[in-house]
Amino acid sequence: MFYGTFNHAIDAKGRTSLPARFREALAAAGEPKVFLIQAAGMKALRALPLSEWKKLEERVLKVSPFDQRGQKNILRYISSAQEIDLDEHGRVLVPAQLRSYAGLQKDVVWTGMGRDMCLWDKARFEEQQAEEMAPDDAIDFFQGG
Amino acid sequence: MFYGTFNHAIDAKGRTSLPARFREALAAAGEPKVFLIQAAGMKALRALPLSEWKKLEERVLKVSPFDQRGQKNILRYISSAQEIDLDEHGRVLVPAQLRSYAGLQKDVVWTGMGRDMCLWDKARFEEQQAEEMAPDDAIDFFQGG
DNA sequence: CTGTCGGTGGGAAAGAGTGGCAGAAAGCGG
DNA sequence: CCGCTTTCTGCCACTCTTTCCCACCGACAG
Repeated sequence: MFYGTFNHAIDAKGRTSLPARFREALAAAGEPKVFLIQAAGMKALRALPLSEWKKLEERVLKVSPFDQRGQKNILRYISSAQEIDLDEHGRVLVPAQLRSYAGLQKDVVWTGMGRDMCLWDKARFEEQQAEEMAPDDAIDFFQGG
Repeated sequence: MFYGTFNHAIDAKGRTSLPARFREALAAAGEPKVFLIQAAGMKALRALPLSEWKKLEERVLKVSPFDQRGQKNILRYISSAQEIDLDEHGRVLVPAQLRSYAGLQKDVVWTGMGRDMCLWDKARFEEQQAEEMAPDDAIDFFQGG
């Protein structure tokens, strides 16, 4: 599972190191690559390991060409997707389009999200962190299910 | 599967490069050609690989000549269709009619849509992207069966 | 203090994208 | 019926981006 938060930099070419912890987790699963997509509902990116991407693929291939809502989702999330191989130092190259979507400047933040990871611009991440959470939501999270 | 977004240009003759990634995907399936049709519900073009075109063909051949709605659909989507061979650099020649339908000027955008691809005028694509999505729609997409 | 590991940066080579040119085919006029 | 003009298609060459490779820096541990 992916967890933890890591501050990294992103260079002029759009490269940023995947945290070593995450790399280990990927390597353990024998999947030295990630799939970057726009994150739903927040201006950030999600990095999916191969296994999670496959699940998404299956779902996509079932969507009818005449399903308007499905097509809209595909347009947003699949059209933005990119398969990224890690370079020899474990860096991911974030394509320009995704960089601008997430507003990635120089300082970025990686967060482990359980089955996958998120990549934020540092400023945006801090805004997100500053937001208060309703206590009840947390109760549901920890006791529920 | 086709995914990702690519910014390209279209020249005065209506030629535009099919993104290399898409070409690979086509070549892998042994289908070095695409079928261009008008996209349903959006001012853009869809580029179908042979296998998807075949499915559409089957559906078309089943439509009764007396099925008004079916005939209308055929008129719109089938009569606008064109089979396009790629040139040696992997470019498609977009016929003038389809170019004007999708309003293709100079800058165009290719998007992978899972089983097929879309070709947009850049300005139109950006309008589309700017639209907010209802969070619920995305939930269905990611969790839905 | 030294060695190793994780993160960062820049430079060079390969490949993709674009525009232009030239040859072929088709259409028009003489 | 022949020749000229015009359009279209295939080919070539240039440029810019992307990708790969190598070197440095800093931190933590031994």
